[in-house]
Amino acid sequence: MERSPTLSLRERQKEGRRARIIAAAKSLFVEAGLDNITIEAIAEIAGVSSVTVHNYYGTKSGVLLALVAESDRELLETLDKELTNQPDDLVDLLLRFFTIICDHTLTHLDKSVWRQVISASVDGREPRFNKLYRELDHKLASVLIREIEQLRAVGQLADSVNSTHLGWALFNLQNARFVEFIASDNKTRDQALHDLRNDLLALFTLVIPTC
Amino acid sequence: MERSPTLSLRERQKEGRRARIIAAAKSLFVEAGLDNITIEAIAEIAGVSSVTVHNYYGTKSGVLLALVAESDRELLETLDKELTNQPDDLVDLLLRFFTIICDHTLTHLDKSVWRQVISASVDGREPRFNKLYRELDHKLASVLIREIEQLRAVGQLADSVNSTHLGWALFNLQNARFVEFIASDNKTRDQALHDLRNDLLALFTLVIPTC
DNA sequence: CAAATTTTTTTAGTCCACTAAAAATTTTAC
DNA sequence: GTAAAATTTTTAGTGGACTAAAAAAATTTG
Repeated sequence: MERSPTLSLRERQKEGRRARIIAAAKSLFVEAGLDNITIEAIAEIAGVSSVTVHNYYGTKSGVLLALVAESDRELLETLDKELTNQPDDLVDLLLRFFTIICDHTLTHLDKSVWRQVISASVDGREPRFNKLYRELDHKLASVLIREIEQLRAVGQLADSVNSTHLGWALFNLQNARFVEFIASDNKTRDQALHDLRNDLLALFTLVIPTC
Repeated sequence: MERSPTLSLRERQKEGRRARIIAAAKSLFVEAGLDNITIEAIAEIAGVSSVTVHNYYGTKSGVLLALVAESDRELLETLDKELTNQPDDLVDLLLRFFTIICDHTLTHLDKSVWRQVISASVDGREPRFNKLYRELDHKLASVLIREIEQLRAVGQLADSVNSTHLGWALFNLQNARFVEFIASDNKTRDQALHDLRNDLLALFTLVIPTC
């Protein structure tokens, strides 16, 4: 799967340390909130010094970033697998899209950690975070746009619609509900799904005056 | 305006300290990012000890929270004043709503500080922040819903639309673009406005298959 | 005005992220 | 197998948020 056939001993060891660090971080992040965990603790479990963690990932957020990058890759794979089958209608498409994303996130880390991720993606202290998130959003929106174009090809949508703009609009709508889902411990996925459905129905039953 | 006619000397002094602290914080936040500023510096300008700042506002985010609360009050006033006049169409309504919000935020604090605000509203370290933001969102959405109901009353919208759901959907859509606007230093208000218009047009030119 | 009460400040300290540089260790290259 | 290079660890330190408690100052109350 990896492209490099021969890694020097040094490189392999580095890879191992990297892996141990993010594995340690993941296990700790899951059982306690981000700021109840010290770099020291991560380093100890990973069997390296805390300075090494800093050298590898820069900041504590940097460690989290690596975790998220991994999760993102998987999410895109999952979306590709589970979304391309049936070309049903637009509402169903978006609801399935939303469901996959919600379910995926919670299998990796819990809400409290994702809150920190979303928070870090916007606060700008760690520019890489912002970048990663913009890229992920772009990829996710692209998936949606692609599916919308398929719906149009099948005749489910008028040719007059702008798939790109519609895709971004729907992505943003869905993302708002996702953030709301993550931001509140009480909100279940099904509640969020319900809210999103209401959003879509309200928009789609809009009758244009000139019609 | 305030309900208490007679404040004891102690209460007045507290009020004064409070005011001095947030004034000091505001001036500092504007000229440097949130984490380049120390509580110590705020305290010094305000003429109190750093411990007093902690006692009053708990955390540095707490100070920021107080600033934002003030700004929120004004925003709601401005919206009430500038929105209730002409009942034009839905797109114009939302674009004006968006414009007012964007312009308002930048008159108070700059983007880098608002990033921290949005970030703090979701990260959950300071539950008050989350609460304040939910409340603000609720009030803003209510304004939108009220205006949508007016449009319906004038006949601009079909009676079949659910104003509440539509209001929330449009609020979320608009808010996504607002966050994007804040998150990027390069993005101008007009660009964001343009993107939002595209979102709306894409959604509204959707032709429902059964029509 | 004196005693009681409230509030702020001073003092002292903890914790942890993050950094720089010296020392130790390990891998590589010949 | 030894010298050179790379990398980690140890050590030591800074900065700043936040806290607890004692000391000082101010306000209120009779």
